[in-house]
Amino acid sequence: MLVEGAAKRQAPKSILEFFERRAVDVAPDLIGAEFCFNDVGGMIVEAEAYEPDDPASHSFRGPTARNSAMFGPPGRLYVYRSYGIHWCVNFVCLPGSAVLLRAIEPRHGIDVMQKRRGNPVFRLLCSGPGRLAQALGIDLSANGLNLDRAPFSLNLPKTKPDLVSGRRIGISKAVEQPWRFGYAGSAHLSRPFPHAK
DNA sequence: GACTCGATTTCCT
DNA sequence: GGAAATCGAGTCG
Repeated sequence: MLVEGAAKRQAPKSILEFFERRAVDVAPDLIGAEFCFNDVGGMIVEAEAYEPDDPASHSFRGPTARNSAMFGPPGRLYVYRSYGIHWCVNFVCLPGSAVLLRAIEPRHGIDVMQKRRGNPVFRLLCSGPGRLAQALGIDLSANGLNLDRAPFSLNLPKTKPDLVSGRRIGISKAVEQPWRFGYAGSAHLSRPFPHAK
């Protein structure tokens, strides 16, 4: 499904203000943003929203040791291990809601990413939540950190790009929610958006 | 493209 | 105790 781009938006005064909203509102606004961790990163091209009343969300059953960052202040990182192997990176929004970063177009520190990934294929460096976390060097030690300061940098796009949206990936509940957002036409999406033109 | 396997934590029963 | 998990790489075709 094609989503209208270039929506007018008040520029947020701060990172905190930007994230003090529902994840479904934050996620599309993150597409096209530049995100770096220790000067390694690029442009966010794919993200998914998870809400407190969302059966697919880790926060659905309330706070636990793992998901406590999701219930902390907005504008922080929520990192968890996926399938026992990968790390996944989320931005915390309103309590119990977060945006999962799924893909980035690499722009900074590409050599570092390639070294970390051990896979030189440029298109696959950050295409997928596990790959992205590995390329940027983010693991559980970054859980709960404030996105508003080093080693992070986050620059929102000046003009909003054309977006596509669709069903989220890898979930078994609330699959009908079109809460996956992507940069239309990007070569770095983790998977295509069905029906997107 | 379909399939399979890895490897760990969480939370449910 | 055990299924399920916001996945990725490799194999076989």
